[in-house]
Amino acid sequence: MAKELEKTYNPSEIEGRLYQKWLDKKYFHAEVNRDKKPFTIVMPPPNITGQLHMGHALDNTLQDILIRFKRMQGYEALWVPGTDHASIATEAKIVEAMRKEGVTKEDIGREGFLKRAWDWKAEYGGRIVSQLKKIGSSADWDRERFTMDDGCSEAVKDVFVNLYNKGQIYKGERIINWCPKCLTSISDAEVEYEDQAGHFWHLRYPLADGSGYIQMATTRPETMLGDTAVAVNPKDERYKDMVGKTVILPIVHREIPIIADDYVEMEFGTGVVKITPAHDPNDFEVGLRHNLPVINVMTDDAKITDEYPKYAGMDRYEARKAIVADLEAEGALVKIEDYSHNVGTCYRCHTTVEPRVSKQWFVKMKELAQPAIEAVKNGDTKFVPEHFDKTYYHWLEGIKDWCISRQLWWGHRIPAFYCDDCGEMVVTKEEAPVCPKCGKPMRQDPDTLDTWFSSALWPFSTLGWPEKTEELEYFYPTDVLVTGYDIIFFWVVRMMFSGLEHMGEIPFKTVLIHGLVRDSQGRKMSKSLGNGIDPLEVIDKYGADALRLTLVTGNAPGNDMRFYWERVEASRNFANKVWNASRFIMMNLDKAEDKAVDLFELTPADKWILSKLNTLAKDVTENMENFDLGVAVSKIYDFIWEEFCDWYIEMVKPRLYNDEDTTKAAALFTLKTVLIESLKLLHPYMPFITEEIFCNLQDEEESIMISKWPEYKEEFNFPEDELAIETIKEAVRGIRNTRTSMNVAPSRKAKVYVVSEDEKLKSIFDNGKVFFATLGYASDVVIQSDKSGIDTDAVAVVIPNGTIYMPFAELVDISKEIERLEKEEKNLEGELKRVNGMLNNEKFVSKAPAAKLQEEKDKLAKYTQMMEQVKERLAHLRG
RNA sequence: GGGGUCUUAGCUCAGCUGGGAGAGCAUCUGCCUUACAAGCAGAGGGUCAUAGGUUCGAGCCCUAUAGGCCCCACCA
Repeated sequence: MAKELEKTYNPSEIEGRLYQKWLDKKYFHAEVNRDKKPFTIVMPPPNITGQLHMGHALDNTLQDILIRFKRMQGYEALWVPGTDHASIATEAKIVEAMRKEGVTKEDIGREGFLKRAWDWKAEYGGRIVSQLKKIGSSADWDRERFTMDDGCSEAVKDVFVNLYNKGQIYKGERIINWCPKCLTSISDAEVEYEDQAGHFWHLRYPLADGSGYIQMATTRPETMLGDTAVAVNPKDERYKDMVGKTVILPIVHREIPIIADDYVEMEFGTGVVKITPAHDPNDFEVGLRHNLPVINVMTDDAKITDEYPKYAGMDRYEARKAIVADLEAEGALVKIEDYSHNVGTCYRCHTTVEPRVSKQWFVKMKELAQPAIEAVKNGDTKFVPEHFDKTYYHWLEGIKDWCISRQLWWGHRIPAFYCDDCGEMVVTKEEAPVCPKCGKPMRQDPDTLDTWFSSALWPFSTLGWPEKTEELEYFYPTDVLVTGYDIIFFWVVRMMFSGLEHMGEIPFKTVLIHGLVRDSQGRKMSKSLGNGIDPLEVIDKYGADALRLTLVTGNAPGNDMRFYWERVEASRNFANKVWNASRFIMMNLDKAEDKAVDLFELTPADKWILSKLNTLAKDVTENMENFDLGVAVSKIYDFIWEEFCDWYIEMVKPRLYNDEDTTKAAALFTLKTVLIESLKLLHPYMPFITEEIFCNLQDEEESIMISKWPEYKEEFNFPEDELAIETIKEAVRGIRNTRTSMNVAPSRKAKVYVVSEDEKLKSIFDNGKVFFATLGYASDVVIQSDKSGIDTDAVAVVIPNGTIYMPFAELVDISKEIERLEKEEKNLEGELKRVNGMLNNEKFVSKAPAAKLQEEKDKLAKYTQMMEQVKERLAHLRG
């Protein structure tokens, strides 16, 4: 028996209790179960430094919707959660906290630092997890993982050693992106380019033989300290004679050659480039081709080295000023121009990246990329929306080797060991190997790996790899990966090639891409702008269900969305609507005796709503399977609010209030059935409110989240009753509309005459008489075949195959009535013109599908008939 | 420079394989009708960016143009 609900829906009181119940009952937990098909999602692991933001809320809501949906459909649905150690971000935070205490990394050493880091993880790592729970995430927390836990660390070592042994990982001296603030190398993907206003300094270097000068421009004059050549294009006639000569580098007074290289564009500037191999990736390449010395002029933190005492200790920008001044003093500065150019910055701290030559570890990408491209091309993995595959290909096709070593302490330490004695290096999973050549203990590489190196393994490392676990065998490959388009490069591509390389299989079948949640003005939410909206605040004020609904409605995959409080309010209002409809139904169930109901006792209205629900279940399932989650939920929303609440519940009230009514039990059955089934459809989107109502509504099942997903059933398909009720709705709408336009107060009831010669229509209306009374303000309903006995001045509503008359006597304003009918006439004219246009078009008649043709013919008949009635009525009023 | 994407009602956005333009919010008019005023009933409001093309038929497919956004790229 149903219980009574509180008068208003109060999410905060309910959510915590239900979530705890779900946890206690282990509903989120999945196990290998050969009787069921698996459905797997691995959660993009949030950083342990993280605080829940709208991006997480959206990402996790989408995943939770999918996982709840599939769980109800009977899949063994596993959602693997976890967190990421986030090497740079976390290390930076800890260093910053230490700085406030006046402690440096060096002060406490590696061991001490790692201890602090683990403490930090213990303290804050759980914060984001508890926040994810607040939005209702039904992840299998028993399987929660961390990118640096034992299993994941084992996987990382395994992969590193494997790739190294295959020759896919190598160590080499290359020019890499260096962040002078984070004091580490970063990969190409971690560099963000931004347009910055700068200058073009035009310089001239004197030829060593005194025969003149060669002029060029640079955006970074301070790097001239490290110039080791000046380059021109070999085809450039202007400088043909100079190639092979030397120039004297100003300030430093070093003699450097003029070389010829295709890299130089003749058309750009003066067609001359100064070459600084140590501080520019292109120059580095040029330097390799011409065997130029590499002179590093900067320290780790981008200050000038002691090699140049005058500038030593100055940072890049101070040095720039000083050097420009000195160049000017030497007459080497020709002019300064304003210039805007693209500058690489660190994606974590946005410090301008300093290209730097150093020894680093790299993954060779060419061979690994190929299968990853293939897997998407042949459809094994699909992007939703599809067009993101182009972004994916583009990135992979132009991919360069991946710099994976980081000069950080927090992370997976590179499993390479060196012998200080003989210089031998081994790469091994062993903890403390001895030198194979001289037997001495070895020193481990001090560097750690890029964070993304471990997250690349996430879809299989979390399932137990490199162990051959049952889980791995059963749940891999995963089904869907849900993530934002902003991390396709960082993460999706790396999981793809890693999965293919180490598992021999794609990591996921579908990549569901979502966009960014922006503020109401369309700006990115950011700390610096202070325009971020805290999802927890939204949950506090409106409930998790309202937040979730807001995040998925009216939004298509891959598109950004704007966050408005008004939209959350609308979602909250819907929750309240569901709540109150349920409250109403429960009140009535309470008062009634429980009676078994046979299908044949159902009225047309009951069959109509059941039939609608049936179609809804089919459509929603289909949409959800295609990842059109927003489309699906708006259908549920419309069904519940409009069809069920505004029409069906209103239609059914007289039956509920009349204990003598023999169809009352059927009405209650229908109300309960439709409510339960639509709650189920809604559950993935709004888990809390649906669970609360479900549990109060019935005693048979203990939770909606493990109940069976509604399916389309042929025996609940009642096309004739659907048609009948739609016809009545149409008539009621006509009546209401007319009454409003006539300014008839709702309290003023009127007799309603339905005139039609159509027997079927008459019988429909005869059965639906009561609806005219409850929904159409009728005092009495008379159905007849002609107009006899009807006041000739009655207001007329033309419907297909009939006319409805309402005698309002003195209230009728003839001119207004004519106006209204003329509008109707104009409408019908338009429709007829369109239909006739199509049907008179021979090509349409011969080429259009038969069903479409028939549809239009039916419309023609309907509108023609209605038009006649309108014209007749107008003639009468005008006459 | 290359690629992607968007342009639909006052605002924010949906619109599935081409077949009579939708929602939420806002606006206007009535209603405290015993589930809900966080509500009910009704209304107004759109040459679907522009120009061509394909088609019996285009918001949807193709081409070009304009404007916005995003990503990638070594022009110093």
